[in-house]
Amino acid sequence: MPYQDIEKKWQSRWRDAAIFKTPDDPGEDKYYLMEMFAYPSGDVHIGHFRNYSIGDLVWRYMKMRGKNIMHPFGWDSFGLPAEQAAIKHKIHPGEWTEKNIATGKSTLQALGMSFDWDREIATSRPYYYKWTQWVFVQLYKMGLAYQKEAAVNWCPECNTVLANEQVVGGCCWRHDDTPVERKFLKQWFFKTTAYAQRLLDDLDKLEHWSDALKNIQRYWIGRSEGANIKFFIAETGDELPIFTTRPDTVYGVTFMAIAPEAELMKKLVEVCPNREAVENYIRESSLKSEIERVAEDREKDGVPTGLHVRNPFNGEDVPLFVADYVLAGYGSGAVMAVPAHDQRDFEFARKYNIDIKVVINPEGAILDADEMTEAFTEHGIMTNSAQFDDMPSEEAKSKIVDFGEENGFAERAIQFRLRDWLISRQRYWGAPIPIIHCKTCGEVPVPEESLPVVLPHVEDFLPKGRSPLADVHEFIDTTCPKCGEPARRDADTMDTYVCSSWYELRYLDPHNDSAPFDIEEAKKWMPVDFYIGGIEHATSHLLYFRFIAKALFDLGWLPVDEPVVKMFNHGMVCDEHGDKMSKSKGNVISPIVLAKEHGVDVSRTAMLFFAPPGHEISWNEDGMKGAERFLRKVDNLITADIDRTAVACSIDGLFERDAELFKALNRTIKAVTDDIEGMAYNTAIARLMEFMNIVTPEDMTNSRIAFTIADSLTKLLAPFAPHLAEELNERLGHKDFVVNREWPAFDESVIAHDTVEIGVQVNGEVRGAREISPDAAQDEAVASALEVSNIARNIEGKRIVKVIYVPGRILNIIAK
RNA sequence: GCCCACGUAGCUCAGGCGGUAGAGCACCUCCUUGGUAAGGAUGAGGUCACCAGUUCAAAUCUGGUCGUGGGCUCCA
Repeated sequence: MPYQDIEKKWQSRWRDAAIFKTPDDPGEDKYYLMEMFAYPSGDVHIGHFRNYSIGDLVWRYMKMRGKNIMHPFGWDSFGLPAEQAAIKHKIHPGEWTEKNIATGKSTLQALGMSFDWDREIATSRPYYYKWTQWVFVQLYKMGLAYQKEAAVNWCPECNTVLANEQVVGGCCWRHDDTPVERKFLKQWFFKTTAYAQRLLDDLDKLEHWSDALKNIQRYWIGRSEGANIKFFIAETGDELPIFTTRPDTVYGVTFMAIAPEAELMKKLVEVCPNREAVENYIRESSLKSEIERVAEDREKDGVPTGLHVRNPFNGEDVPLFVADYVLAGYGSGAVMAVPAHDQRDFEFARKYNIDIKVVINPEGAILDADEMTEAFTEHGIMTNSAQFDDMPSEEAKSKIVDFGEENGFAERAIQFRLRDWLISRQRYWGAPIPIIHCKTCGEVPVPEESLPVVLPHVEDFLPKGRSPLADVHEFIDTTCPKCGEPARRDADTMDTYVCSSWYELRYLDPHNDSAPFDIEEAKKWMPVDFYIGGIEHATSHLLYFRFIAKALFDLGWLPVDEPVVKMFNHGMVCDEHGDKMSKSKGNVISPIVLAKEHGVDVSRTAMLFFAPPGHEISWNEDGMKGAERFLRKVDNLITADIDRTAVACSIDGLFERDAELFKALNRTIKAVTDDIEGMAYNTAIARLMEFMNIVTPEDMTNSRIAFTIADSLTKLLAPFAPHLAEELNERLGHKDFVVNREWPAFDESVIAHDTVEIGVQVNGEVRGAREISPDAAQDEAVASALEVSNIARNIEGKRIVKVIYVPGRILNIIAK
């Protein structure tokens, strides 16, 4: 039967039998399997095909292992591309999105993917985003959603702000040649920093996440231990707190630096003697992009404010500079500068002829500030530091903080690199932020019973630098839920990462009208046992996902505080030259075309065979041939007339060829099972290919275990080529689906080989090999080895002084 | 620049707590065959990136060098 017909036949039978349906009561054997859902742009692409093929393989294997599985699917259907495409094609984003969802879904179904479509969700549908808004409101009530005016990332191309996680190398994640600008705006944030410590600590619980991924998150969260020290503006007495990880260098402070956008700067600019120069500097640096400011070759610059800062430790006054190498968003936005012991401060000091004061000497040496060519940043021995002199600097670090704490101007502190998550977007196609701004009551969350705040249908959603919703009066104008007076809705929509930060929970209970999900369902299914998706979301989605789960856990809505037990990151799919596939390069391969030309089973077997699932693959058409030949071989081997009584479940009574086949089969089952468990799908397929090189069509008519072989092989094939496996299973006379049958077992005791070929070395050089029993005695092994002429020749005329014999592995004869 | 992976046959990858270098694909040769861009059987192909060390024995362990990929990019 042509493969297209086989595919259609089984896909429709699977559908009729509802085999992908999630069981109601999964019990102990529950298995929540999830792949990252898709953004519906056009059709699913080859990367999706890889992602979902891995998931489908896992579903089929786990099903045969007796698991009760939930395997849902959905669409991350809010977001910018819908607007852009809509503008281009003159069609509403909603319409465009739904059309793509329909296309994508039909493709996934044609690919035979084992999704439970009854649980399908789309984040842009009101009954999904109603609950996204509900999540927002809960976070608001917990104090985890707040508004602040801050210097934020702005993409001039998208015409919207971006979260820190959406800035890649100083550019917009969507426009990698558009430097992000800085704007001062009042925006909504989620307080991810409140969970920084837990997000970090709990990484240790995630045994089944790769170290690579966890390291990326650790680095992104970026915990630093140090101290907050209260400096003072000498002229005004205002506090200037700073954070430092090097309190041991505090006696070496020779100037202070503050970021142009720092909160404190707003006030200081009013009082500083060099006001004009400072204002100019602030203006100039605000025009610079992040890229320009961070450029490696750029010299650090700044201007003196004319103000001075008093060091509480020694009472010294040092000049305060405004300098844009200082980050506004980290700590207080100001730093103490110790040129002798910090490279950045050193460069700045040299440029502006600021004093360099050594307070730590390397052990056994004395530094001379005038001679230094770079900062000394290691640990050493304290000097010029009052009562801390001569102490090892590591010790002084804590002593100095103690001293500061006793005197009330320092305290131990932890800082994180992680920033709060900026979630407002000045775009149309997203979930409206459920907040109403009232003149008298301030910001008021939309009452839960009034959700969803429905995104109005508008014709003009072109981005203009502020939310398109701001001009939609029917939407914006409302009344305050508290006082009933006229009020205005928040015009911004939420970052789409908010939508995807909790979707695993909506899958639990996607049709629930009165709650985001039933907590009982969460108890049954959470956490997700296996989550599969690309690593590119390491510091965005996967961090937000963990954050929201923790927040909902704290709120009592979730029984677990980590959403995912095992995370797997698959590799990219590139073209045959190793280039990333993209529409602009015209090198994309469509899975639906592959399915038409080669069949689903061949395409996915080939893809799984190309490389381990974690590696990048280079697509090559030639590789298809191998998979095609392999599947055809299996198809030809397993015929309907195999004797159904040719069965054996043990090696007893089997001889010669039958025994050989039985052993080979058991080895294959073990190898394929181990490989699937270890996610080495490529080698699992290679094992099956090897087995196909052993077994012959003659065996199928002659062997006393022909049926056992055919039956086991069919089952082993099921996760890789599900349609063909069903067909073969039926051919063998089974009524039930192959995926409903049990994964084959193997007999460990027959797997060992009777004799092994061991290498024979003379003086460490391999000179030959002997086939002997793995438990042969040493004398026996040596005698056998001497029968090999090449070995005998090498020993001739010499005396055997030593024999190293490891049974079953090696024989090494040392002769002199 | 810092951190993390990785470097094995033409290709994609196994192996690796030291003990004869493996698979599949591709390739060579032969056989079969009027549905053939098919089937079968054989075979060739590697100084395991490089250098040094430990050892009876190193692809495997240790140190260094080079190369590839990824993360971070002034986080004080």
